[in-house]
Amino acid sequence: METHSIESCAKAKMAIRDTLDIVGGKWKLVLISVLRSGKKGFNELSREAGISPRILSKELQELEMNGLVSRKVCDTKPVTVQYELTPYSETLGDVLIAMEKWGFQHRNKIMHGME
Amino acid sequence: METHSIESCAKAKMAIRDTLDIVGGKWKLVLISVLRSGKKGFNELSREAGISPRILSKELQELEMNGLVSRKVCDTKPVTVQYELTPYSETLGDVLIAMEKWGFQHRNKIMHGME
DNA sequence: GATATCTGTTACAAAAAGGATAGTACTTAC
DNA sequence: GTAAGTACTATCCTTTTTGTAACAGATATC
Repeated sequence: METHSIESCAKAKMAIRDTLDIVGGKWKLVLISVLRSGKKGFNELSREAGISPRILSKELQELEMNGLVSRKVCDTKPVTVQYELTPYSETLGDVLIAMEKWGFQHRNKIMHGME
Repeated sequence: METHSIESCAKAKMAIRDTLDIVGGKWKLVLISVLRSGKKGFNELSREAGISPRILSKELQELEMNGLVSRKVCDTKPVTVQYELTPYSETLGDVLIAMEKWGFQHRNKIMHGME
Protein backbone atom coordinates (compact mmCIF):
# COMPACT_ATOMS: atom_id res chain seq x y z
CA MET A 1 0.00 0.00 0.00
CA GLU A 2 2.51 2.55 1.14
CA THR A 3 5.19 3.85 -1.14
CA HIS A 4 7.72 2.10 1.01
CA SER A 5 6.50 -1.42 0.36
CA ILE A 6 6.16 -0.71 -3.33
CA GLU A 7 9.73 0.42 -3.46
CA SER A 8 11.11 -2.44 -1.47
CA CYS A 9 9.05 -4.83 -3.55
CA ALA A 10 10.52 -3.38 -6.72
CA LYS A 11 13.99 -3.76 -5.28
CA ALA A 12 13.39 -7.38 -4.38
CA LYS A 13 11.99 -8.02 -7.83
CA MET A 14 15.02 -6.51 -9.50
CA ALA A 15 17.40 -8.47 -7.30
CA ILE A 16 15.67 -11.72 -8.12
CA ARG A 17 15.86 -10.93 -11.78
CA ASP A 18 19.51 -10.01 -11.56
CA THR A 19 20.24 -13.32 -9.93
CA LEU A 20 18.25 -15.22 -12.51
CA ASP A 21 20.11 -13.43 -15.28
CA ILE A 22 23.35 -14.89 -13.97
CA VAL A 23 22.45 -18.30 -12.65
CA GLY A 24 19.00 -18.90 -14.12
CA GLY A 25 18.31 -21.59 -16.65
CA LYS A 26 18.55 -25.31 -16.55
CA TRP A 27 22.24 -25.86 -15.99
CA LYS A 28 24.13 -23.07 -14.26
CA LEU A 29 23.30 -23.97 -10.69
CA VAL A 30 23.66 -27.66 -11.40
CA LEU A 31 27.14 -27.09 -12.79
CA ILE A 32 28.13 -24.96 -9.83
CA SER A 33 26.76 -27.59 -7.52
CA VAL A 34 28.79 -30.30 -9.24
CA LEU A 35 31.94 -28.18 -9.21
CA ARG A 36 31.60 -27.70 -5.49
CA SER A 37 33.12 -31.14 -5.04
CA GLY A 38 36.30 -29.99 -6.77
CA LYS A 39 37.80 -29.00 -10.10
CA LYS A 40 36.79 -31.06 -13.10
CA GLY A 41 37.77 -31.59 -16.73
CA PHE A 42 35.45 -30.94 -19.63
CA ASN A 43 34.38 -34.50 -20.34
CA GLU A 44 34.23 -35.27 -16.69
CA LEU A 45 31.80 -32.40 -16.18
CA SER A 46 29.84 -33.45 -19.21
CA ARG A 47 29.39 -36.94 -17.82
CA GLU A 48 28.70 -35.99 -14.23
CA ALA A 49 26.20 -33.29 -15.05
CA GLY A 50 24.68 -35.21 -17.95
CA ILE A 51 25.04 -32.32 -20.32
CA SER A 52 26.04 -32.34 -23.97
CA PRO A 53 29.34 -30.75 -24.99
CA ARG A 54 27.69 -27.98 -26.94
CA ILE A 55 25.60 -26.73 -24.04
CA LEU A 56 28.35 -27.35 -21.55
CA SER A 57 30.75 -25.21 -23.53
CA LYS A 58 28.27 -22.36 -23.69
CA GLU A 59 27.32 -22.52 -20.03
CA LEU A 60 30.94 -22.63 -18.92
CA GLN A 61 31.77 -19.60 -21.00
CA GLU A 62 28.93 -17.66 -19.45
CA LEU A 63 29.89 -18.73 -15.95
CA GLU A 64 33.47 -17.74 -16.66
CA MET A 65 32.40 -14.35 -18.03
CA ASN A 66 30.53 -13.69 -14.83
CA GLY A 67 33.52 -14.60 -12.72
CA LEU A 68 32.01 -17.70 -11.18
CA VAL A 69 34.21 -20.33 -12.80
CA SER A 70 37.84 -20.28 -13.84
CA ARG A 71 39.34 -22.20 -16.74
CA LYS A 72 42.89 -23.48 -16.63
CA VAL A 73 44.60 -25.25 -19.51
CA CYS A 74 47.11 -27.88 -18.41
CA ASP A 75 49.71 -29.02 -20.91
CA THR A 76 49.30 -32.70 -20.33
CA LYS A 77 49.67 -35.44 -22.96
CA PRO A 78 46.33 -34.69 -24.57
CA VAL A 79 45.69 -31.12 -23.48
CA THR A 80 43.29 -31.07 -20.58
CA VAL A 81 41.36 -28.22 -19.09
CA GLN A 82 40.39 -27.80 -15.49
CA TYR A 83 37.26 -25.94 -14.54
CA GLU A 84 37.07 -24.70 -11.02
CA LEU A 85 34.85 -22.47 -8.92
CA THR A 86 36.24 -19.02 -8.18
CA PRO A 87 36.30 -17.53 -4.68
CA TYR A 88 33.54 -15.18 -5.80
CA SER A 89 31.29 -18.14 -6.54
CA GLU A 90 31.29 -18.85 -2.83
CA THR A 91 29.00 -15.87 -2.39
CA LEU A 92 26.38 -18.08 -4.00
CA GLY A 93 26.73 -20.57 -1.18
CA ASP A 94 23.55 -19.50 0.58
CA VAL A 95 21.56 -19.72 -2.62
CA LEU A 96 22.88 -23.17 -3.41
CA ILE A 97 22.36 -24.49 0.08
CA ALA A 98 18.85 -23.06 0.33
CA MET A 99 17.87 -24.61 -2.97
CA GLU A 100 19.42 -27.97 -2.19
CA LYS A 101 17.68 -28.04 1.13
CA TRP A 102 14.32 -27.04 -0.31
CA GLY A 103 14.53 -29.53 -3.17
CA PHE A 104 15.34 -32.28 -0.74
CA GLN A 105 12.52 -31.40 1.64
CA HIS A 106 10.04 -30.94 -1.14
CA ARG A 107 10.85 -34.33 -2.62
CA ASN A 108 10.27 -35.94 0.76
CA LYS A 109 7.00 -34.10 1.14
CA ILE A 110 5.84 -35.34 -2.25
CA MET A 111 6.94 -38.91 -1.75
CA HIS A 112 5.74 -39.50 1.78
CA GLY A 113 2.23 -38.59 2.76
CA MET A 114 1.33 -34.96 2.70
CA GLU A 115 -1.76 -32.95 1.84
CA MET B 1 36.89 -39.27 -5.50
CA GLU B 2 35.30 -41.44 -2.84
CA THR B 3 31.92 -42.99 -3.35
CA HIS B 4 30.60 -40.78 -0.64
CA SER B 5 31.21 -37.50 -2.40
CA ILE B 6 29.84 -38.89 -5.64
CA GLU B 7 26.65 -39.87 -3.88
CA SER B 8 26.24 -36.62 -2.04
CA CYS B 9 26.98 -34.76 -5.24
CA ALA B 10 24.26 -36.69 -7.03
CA LYS B 11 21.86 -35.91 -4.23
CA ALA B 12 22.65 -32.22 -4.37
CA LYS B 13 22.25 -32.25 -8.14
CA MET B 14 18.86 -33.89 -7.90
CA ALA B 15 17.70 -31.47 -5.21
CA ILE B 16 18.72 -28.49 -7.30
CA ARG B 17 16.85 -29.89 -10.26
CA ASP B 18 13.77 -30.61 -8.20
CA THR B 19 13.75 -27.04 -7.03
CA LEU B 20 14.22 -25.70 -10.53
CA ASP B 21 11.36 -27.88 -11.75
CA ILE B 22 9.04 -26.08 -9.35
CA VAL B 23 10.30 -22.52 -9.24
CA GLY B 24 12.61 -22.34 -12.25
CA GLY B 25 11.92 -20.15 -15.25
CA LYS B 26 11.62 -16.46 -15.66
CA TRP B 27 8.60 -15.68 -13.52
CA LYS B 28 7.86 -18.06 -10.66
CA LEU B 29 10.23 -16.57 -8.12
CA VAL B 30 9.42 -13.05 -9.21
CA LEU B 31 5.73 -13.71 -8.68
CA ILE B 32 6.32 -15.24 -5.28
CA SER B 33 8.50 -12.30 -4.39
CA VAL B 34 5.77 -9.88 -5.41
CA LEU B 35 3.12 -11.81 -3.53
CA ARG B 36 5.16 -11.63 -0.37
CA SER B 37 3.86 -8.12 0.11
CA GLY B 38 0.31 -9.43 0.30
CA LYS B 39 -2.53 -10.92 -1.69
CA LYS B 40 -3.15 -9.49 -5.12
CA GLY B 41 -5.74 -9.59 -7.89
CA PHE B 42 -5.01 -10.85 -11.37
CA ASN B 43 -4.61 -7.54 -13.14
CA GLU B 44 -2.79 -6.12 -10.20
CA LEU B 45 -0.25 -8.92 -10.38
CA SER B 46 0.01 -8.52 -14.11
CA ARG B 47 0.87 -4.86 -13.73
CA GLU B 48 3.21 -5.18 -10.79
CA ALA B 49 5.17 -8.06 -12.20
CA GLY B 50 5.07 -6.74 -15.76
CA ILE B 51 3.79 -10.02 -17.15
CA SER B 52 1.21 -10.61 -19.84
CA PRO B 53 -2.10 -12.23 -18.89
CA ARG B 54 -1.44 -15.39 -20.83
CA ILE B 55 1.81 -16.17 -19.11
CA LEU B 56 0.55 -15.00 -15.75
CA SER B 57 -2.40 -17.33 -15.95
CA LYS B 58 -0.17 -20.27 -16.77
CA GLU B 59 2.37 -19.49 -14.06
CA LEU B 60 -0.31 -19.04 -11.40
CA GLN B 61 -1.88 -22.34 -12.30
CA GLU B 62 1.44 -24.11 -11.94
CA LEU B 63 2.18 -22.39 -8.65
CA GLU B 64 -1.26 -23.34 -7.41
CA MET B 65 -0.80 -26.95 -8.50
CA ASN B 66 2.38 -27.12 -6.48
CA GLY B 67 0.70 -25.71 -3.43
CA LEU B 68 2.61 -22.45 -3.34
CA VAL B 69 -0.21 -20.08 -4.18
CA SER B 70 -3.91 -20.16 -3.38
CA ARG B 71 -6.68 -18.74 -5.51
CA LYS B 72 -9.81 -17.35 -3.95
CA VAL B 73 -12.80 -16.05 -5.88
CA CYS B 74 -14.59 -13.21 -4.16
CA ASP B 75 -18.14 -12.40 -5.23
CA THR B 76 -17.72 -8.69 -5.51
CA LYS B 77 -19.45 -6.46 -8.04
CA PRO B 78 -17.23 -7.54 -10.90
CA VAL B 79 -15.99 -10.91 -9.70
CA THR B 80 -12.48 -10.56 -8.38
CA VAL B 81 -9.90 -13.17 -7.61
CA GLN B 82 -7.31 -12.99 -4.88
CA TYR B 83 -4.00 -14.75 -5.25
CA GLU B 84 -2.11 -15.35 -2.07
CA LEU B 85 0.93 -17.26 -0.90
CA THR B 86 0.21 -20.44 1.01
CA PRO B 87 1.85 -21.27 4.33
CA TYR B 88 3.89 -23.91 2.49
CA SER B 89 5.39 -21.24 0.26
CA GLU B 90 7.11 -19.88 3.34
CA THR B 91 9.46 -22.82 3.17
CA LEU B 92 10.92 -21.04 0.15
CA GLY B 93 11.81 -18.08 2.33
CA ASP B 94 15.49 -18.96 2.55
CA VAL B 95 15.75 -19.39 -1.20
CA LEU B 96 14.06 -16.07 -1.86
CA ILE B 97 16.10 -14.20 0.69
CA ALA B 98 19.37 -15.69 -0.48
CA MET B 99 18.61 -14.80 -4.08
CA GLU B 100 17.47 -11.29 -3.26
CA LYS B 101 20.56 -10.71 -1.22
CA TRP B 102 22.90 -12.10 -3.87
CA GLY B 103 21.27 -10.16 -6.67
CA PHE B 104 21.57 -6.97 -4.69
CA GLN B 105 25.20 -7.54 -3.79
CA HIS B 106 26.10 -8.60 -7.29
CA ARG B 107 24.55 -5.50 -8.78
CA ASN B 108 26.57 -3.35 -6.43
CA LYS B 109 29.71 -5.23 -7.32
CA ILE B 110 29.09 -4.68 -11.02
CA MET B 111 28.20 -1.01 -10.71
CA HIS B 112 30.94 0.13 -8.37
CA GLY B 113 34.53 -0.71 -9.17
CA MET B 114 35.55 -4.30 -9.21
CA GLU B 115 37.44 -6.50 -11.70
C1' DG C 1 48.56 -44.81 -41.41
C1' DA C 2 44.42 -46.12 -38.42
C1' DT C 3 42.67 -45.33 -33.94
C1' DA C 4 41.86 -43.25 -29.57
C1' DT C 5 41.54 -39.35 -26.14
C1' DC C 6 40.51 -34.71 -24.86
C1' DT C 7 38.46 -30.29 -25.87
C1' DG C 8 35.78 -28.13 -28.05
C1' DT C 9 32.94 -26.19 -32.46
C1' DT C 10 29.59 -26.28 -36.38
C1' DA C 11 25.40 -27.25 -38.61
C1' DC C 12 20.92 -28.57 -38.25
C1' DA C 13 16.64 -29.67 -35.91
C1' DA C 14 13.35 -29.79 -32.23
C1' DA C 15 11.21 -28.17 -28.29
C1' DA C 16 10.16 -25.05 -24.75
C1' DA C 17 9.36 -20.55 -23.27
C1' DG C 18 7.74 -16.12 -23.85
C1' DG C 19 5.17 -12.23 -26.00
C1' DA C 20 1.46 -9.51 -28.70
C1' DT C 21 -3.06 -8.93 -29.72
C1' DA C 22 -7.85 -10.04 -29.55
C1' DG C 23 -11.62 -11.80 -27.86
C1' DT C 24 -14.96 -14.09 -24.30
C1' DA C 25 -17.96 -13.85 -20.19
C1' DC C 26 -20.07 -11.35 -16.58
C1' DT C 27 -21.52 -7.12 -14.22
C1' DT C 28 -22.15 -2.42 -13.15
C1' DA C 29 -22.55 2.45 -14.72
C1' DC C 30 -24.17 5.81 -17.92
C1' DG D 1 -26.80 -0.33 -25.77
C1' DT D 2 -22.37 1.42 -25.09
C1' DA D 3 -18.51 1.69 -22.25
C1' DA D 4 -15.61 0.08 -18.62
C1' DG D 5 -13.68 -3.14 -15.23
C1' DT D 6 -12.36 -7.91 -13.76
C1' DA D 7 -10.41 -12.37 -15.11
C1' DC D 8 -9.06 -14.89 -18.02
C1' DT D 9 -8.51 -17.79 -22.91
C1' DA D 10 -7.32 -18.33 -27.84
C1' DT D 11 -4.42 -17.64 -31.63
C1' DC D 12 -0.46 -16.73 -33.68
C1' DC D 13 4.29 -15.81 -33.84
C1' DT D 14 9.16 -14.97 -32.29
C1' DT D 15 12.85 -15.95 -29.41
C1' DT D 16 15.41 -18.79 -26.55
C1' DT D 17 16.93 -23.02 -25.15
C1' DT D 18 18.22 -27.66 -25.70
C1' DG D 19 19.57 -31.62 -28.14
C1' DT D 20 22.00 -34.66 -31.84
C1' DA D 21 25.47 -35.75 -34.80
C1' DA D 22 29.40 -34.93 -36.99
C1' DC D 23 33.66 -32.90 -37.30
C1' DA D 24 38.37 -30.60 -36.24
C1' DG D 25 43.00 -29.84 -33.98
C1' DA D 26 46.44 -31.83 -31.18
C1' DT D 27 48.90 -35.72 -29.32
C1' DA D 28 49.81 -40.44 -28.38
C1' DT D 29 49.40 -45.26 -29.18
C1' DC D 30 49.00 -49.51 -32.03
